[in-house]
Amino acid sequence: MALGTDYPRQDCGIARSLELVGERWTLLILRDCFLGVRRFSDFQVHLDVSRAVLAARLDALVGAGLLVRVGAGHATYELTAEALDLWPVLHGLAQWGDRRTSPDGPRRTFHHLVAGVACGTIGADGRCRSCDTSPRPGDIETRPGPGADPTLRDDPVSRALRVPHRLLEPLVTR
Amino acid sequence: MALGTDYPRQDCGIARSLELVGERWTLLILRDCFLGVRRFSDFQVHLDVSRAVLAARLDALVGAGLLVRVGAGHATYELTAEALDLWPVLHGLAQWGDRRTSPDGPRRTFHHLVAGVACGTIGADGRCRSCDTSPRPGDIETRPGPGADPTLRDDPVSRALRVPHRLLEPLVTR
DNA sequence: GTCTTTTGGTCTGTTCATCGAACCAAGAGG
DNA sequence: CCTCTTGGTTCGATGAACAGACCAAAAGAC
Repeated sequence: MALGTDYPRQDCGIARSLELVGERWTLLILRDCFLGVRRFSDFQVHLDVSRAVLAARLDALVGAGLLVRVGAGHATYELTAEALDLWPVLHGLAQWGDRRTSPDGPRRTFHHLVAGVACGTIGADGRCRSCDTSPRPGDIETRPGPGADPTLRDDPVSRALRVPHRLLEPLVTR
Repeated sequence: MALGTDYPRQDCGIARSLELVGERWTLLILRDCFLGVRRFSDFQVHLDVSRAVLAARLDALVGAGLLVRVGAGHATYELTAEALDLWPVLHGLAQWGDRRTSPDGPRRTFHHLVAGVACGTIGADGRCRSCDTSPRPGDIETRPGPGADPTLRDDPVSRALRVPHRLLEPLVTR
C-alpha cells in the first residue's frame, strides 16, 4: 500500500487498520518500538529498510498519532497509548509466525513481570499462564526463545536484543 | 511487499508472518473468507482489487497452505486450519481499527453461539463476555454493528454481508 | 446439440512505490 | 575550529499494482 493511495473505503475495521499499519515496514517499525528501538539509525540498521522509506513511515506514524517525536534535532520516537493497544495484534502475529515457521519453538518468548520478578510465561492468547491476566506491554519481559537463530543477523541492534529485557525499555546499542 | 522479494530474513515471528500476510490485499482476502466469501468474482467485486493481483494473491495463499481450491473449473476457495488460527489477529485488527476510526461504535460485532443460540458478545480480547471462553470462528456469529455505514458500498457481496450470519458459512449472493 | 452469458482468469501498457546510492545539514567530540 | 556521526533528503532505476482488453471454459437457454 502506498502513502496517498488507500484501500477503497470499506465499512470494516480491519481495512481501516490496514490503511495505517498495512504498509510494508510499518508493523516492523512498531515491533521494534515495543522491543525498545528508539533512534532513526537503529531502525535503519535493524530493518535494512531504505532511509527514504523509513523517514516516510516514521512521519506517517507520527502524523497518525502512533509515535511521538521526542526532542529536537537528533530525536527519538516513542509509542503513544494508541500504539500500545496494538500489542495483542503484534503478539498474535509473532505467535502465528513462530508456530508456522519455527519448528524448534518460538524465536522469542514473553514473560509476565510483577514488581520486577517473573510471574509466568505468556501464552498464545496473550495471557500469563500463571496468573491468567493479560499483562500490558510494560509488564512483559522478552527473551530469545529456543527457536532463535543468532547467525541470521549481526548488527548492534540485533545483538542488544539478544539480552533479556523489558518491553518499551529504551535499548542501549553503544 | 512483492511476491519474490521478502523482508530481510529476520529472526522474528512477526516478520515471518508478514512475509506471507503482509502484502497488500492478503489480509482482506482472508477477512472475506472468514465472512463467507468463496468465489473469485465475489472477492473481486467486494474488494475492488485488480483481477491480476487477486489471482496472484489467491495462488500465493493456496501455495502457502492457507487456502484450498475446492472443485475443478469454477472453484471455490476455503480456509485451512492454519488460516483459522489467524482469527485472533484479524479480530484484534478489527477491534483496533473500529476503536480508532469509528466513533459510533464498531462497524461489525461478533457473538458467541452455543448450539446455535447466542451466548454472549465477544470483547476486545476475543473472549465471550458471558462464558469467558475464546470461541473458534465457526462458533461466532457476526452482525453489522452500530458504527456500520451501509451507504459506503452497494455491491451484492456487501449487501449479503449485512444480514447476520455465522463466520465461515458460505455466502449466497444470488 | 448449439447459442449465449457468466465466470475465472491472463495479458499489456502505464503509473507509482520502493530501492540503492549519493548528497547534505545539524549536532557532538576533540 | 575541524572532523565524525547522526538524521535525514534527493535522484535515477527497478519492479509491483493498476485499469482495461482479451480469452477460454463452464453453465444456462433454447
